Amino acid sequence: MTDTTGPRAATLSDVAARAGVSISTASKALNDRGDVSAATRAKVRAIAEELSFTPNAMARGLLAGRTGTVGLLTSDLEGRFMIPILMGAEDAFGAGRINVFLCDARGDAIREQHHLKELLSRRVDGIIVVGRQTDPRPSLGQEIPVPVVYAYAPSDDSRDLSLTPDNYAGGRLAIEHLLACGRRRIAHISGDPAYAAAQDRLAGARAALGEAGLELVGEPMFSEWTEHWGRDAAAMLLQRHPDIDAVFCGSDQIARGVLDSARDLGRTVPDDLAVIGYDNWEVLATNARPELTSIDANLQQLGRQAALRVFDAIDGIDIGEGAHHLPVRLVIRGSTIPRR
Amino acid sequence: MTDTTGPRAATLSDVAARAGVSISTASKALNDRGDVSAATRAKVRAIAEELSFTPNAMARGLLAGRTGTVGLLTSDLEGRFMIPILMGAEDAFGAGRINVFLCDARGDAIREQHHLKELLSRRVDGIIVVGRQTDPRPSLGQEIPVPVVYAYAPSDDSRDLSLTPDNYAGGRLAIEHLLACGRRRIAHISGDPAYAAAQDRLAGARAALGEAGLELVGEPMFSEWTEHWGRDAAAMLLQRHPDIDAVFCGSDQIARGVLDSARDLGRTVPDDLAVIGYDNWEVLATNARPELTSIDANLQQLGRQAALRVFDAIDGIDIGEGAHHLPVRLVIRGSTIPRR
DNA sequence: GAAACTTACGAAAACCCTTTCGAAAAGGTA
DNA sequence: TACCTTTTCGAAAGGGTTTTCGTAAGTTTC
Repeated sequence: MTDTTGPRAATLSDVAARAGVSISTASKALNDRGDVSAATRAKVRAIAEELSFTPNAMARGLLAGRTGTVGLLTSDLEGRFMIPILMGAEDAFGAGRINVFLCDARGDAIREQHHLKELLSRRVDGIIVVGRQTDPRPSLGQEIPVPVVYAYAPSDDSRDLSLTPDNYAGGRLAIEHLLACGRRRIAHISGDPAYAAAQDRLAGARAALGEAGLELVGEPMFSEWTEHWGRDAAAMLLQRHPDIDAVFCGSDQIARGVLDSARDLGRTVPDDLAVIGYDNWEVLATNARPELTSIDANLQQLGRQAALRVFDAIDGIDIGEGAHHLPVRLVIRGSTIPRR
Repeated sequence: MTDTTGPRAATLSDVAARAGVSISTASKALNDRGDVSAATRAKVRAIAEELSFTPNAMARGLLAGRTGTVGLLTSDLEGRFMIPILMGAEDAFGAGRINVFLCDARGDAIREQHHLKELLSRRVDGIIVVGRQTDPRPSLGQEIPVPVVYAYAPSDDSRDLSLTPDNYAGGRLAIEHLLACGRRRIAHISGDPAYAAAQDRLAGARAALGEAGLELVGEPMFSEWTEHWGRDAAAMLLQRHPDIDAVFCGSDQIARGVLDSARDLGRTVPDDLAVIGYDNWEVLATNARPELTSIDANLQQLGRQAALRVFDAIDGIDIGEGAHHLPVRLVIRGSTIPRR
């Protein structure tokens, strides 16, 4: 590792002294500001380079009143949905020379409060709160002196701005695709019914079926978001309703289980039975046999959007309020349409 | 969202003025320092609370010479291995009131350099560099004015301190477990042979076999780290060497594919054929049929360790140098040992 | 040769907090 | 009353940068 006792980073006065000019002249030379002769400018630049001078962002921020930092307050890094959102946000910020403070509250309200306080003490210019489910979460309150945007999990206070994927539209989209594939006897296997995501997707699905004058075959089956449950549920379902021609699954994991059971029971996918998943978890979807059609929530895009809203808010632009449902996307693979 | 035009965060002078004392007295009252009467202290405290005053960490850092921040420079957030490391580090730092700057270089050297510069300009007290493979990566150099620790991907400069999982030991561990299970005819299916991880695991496996006077059955099979390849490779392998009694797989994805093919070809796992994976990717391992025995690299622990080293270095403790190989762990599930 | 500009640079304030040191006030003792 | 000690508080410096404004020198115009 690097020498800890090494010389501390060069400061502007170091550069100025070395160049034989005043601090203010050095500052102006480096920032293309004010009246500085070309010769002086070049000299200061050269010396700054030589000392590998980097302006102290803290000192700068102290003056400017903004720090060029944003807090990313996640409730749980483990979650699969965090990462794309985080990537999208980091990406959008990175382009604008803003740095991100990452805080993981681990689903604990106390820790969240503590992290919030730290972020405020660091004078972040804005905060993105990322939740792990699409169920509403407690608002951080209206008393926060910087703009806040909620991503994935919306705030329970309608005065906050929240961006969340449109699960209802996702449910519709899945069913409309199955209908377009000529399927009519469609069942639904999903995860934990306590999740808003499960209910919203189901509602969207029912709406689309209703418009076609159809209904789900059997009652929707709820339990866990796991492959195991997908297998068990599919086995039951295919025994109880052997005549179904499609299954809309609440997650890709469940869909993988369904594919497995279908195979075991001698059903051919997609000819005999179409299967559609949800989340478009690439590693699961593309490695399935056949590859899995799925609904993609565009999470990276969601992260980007959240970052852009914070940007705007920092610039004083009004970014509105309420929960915004962002569009989702159908990704078609072999589990609903036979390969040519 | 919150009112952007809202009052800016309260400053210490606001508190002092409101309490009718000088700035210095207010500071001392809030920090339990110097001589301040109990009454004054209480009053200042109350007003600070009322204005929800939070000291400006920048101003404080400017003075103290350290910022209480650490940079986490990842090469690729997408990677599955990043997240646990990141969690471990974030966790260790969070406990010590240090905040983390997250930077994703997206595998691009230019962007990495740019982020590095930003981190230095923010005067981070230390940096953790997280790579996406266990292959050595270019050092950031010795000229950096703060301590640097490399996690997962070691630096190619032995003067740097690197923490990386011990893939060699992992390979040994896997084989020793299979041998302990009474297996003797063991084959190996792995991913991209250009990865150091693939080679190290193989070397460890061969060493363990050699000590038992055995050899791998057939040549090790290399291609991709995917389920598809696992399926294809297993099909070939079982045709060519029907007498094998165990497969050591280079990843859990490959192992899932192997399980799939074994099932298709009528082999019973684990009685007829034992399968062991690598990475202990929970969602894959616990949803397999049967559940998958695997090697866990303790990545979260690795992240913690990296953070602790940076801590020590900040405190001026010498943290050494060179690449340290951290122990891995065997997680036994149903794919190598029949359920009771 | 003086007045009116232009150009190039430096001094100093401002940002917010912590810390040191000195001063004032209060209380006690001879 | 004079002197000393203890307690409580405030003034000021320092940290690194940007920005405003003033000043000195150099250049042009009548």
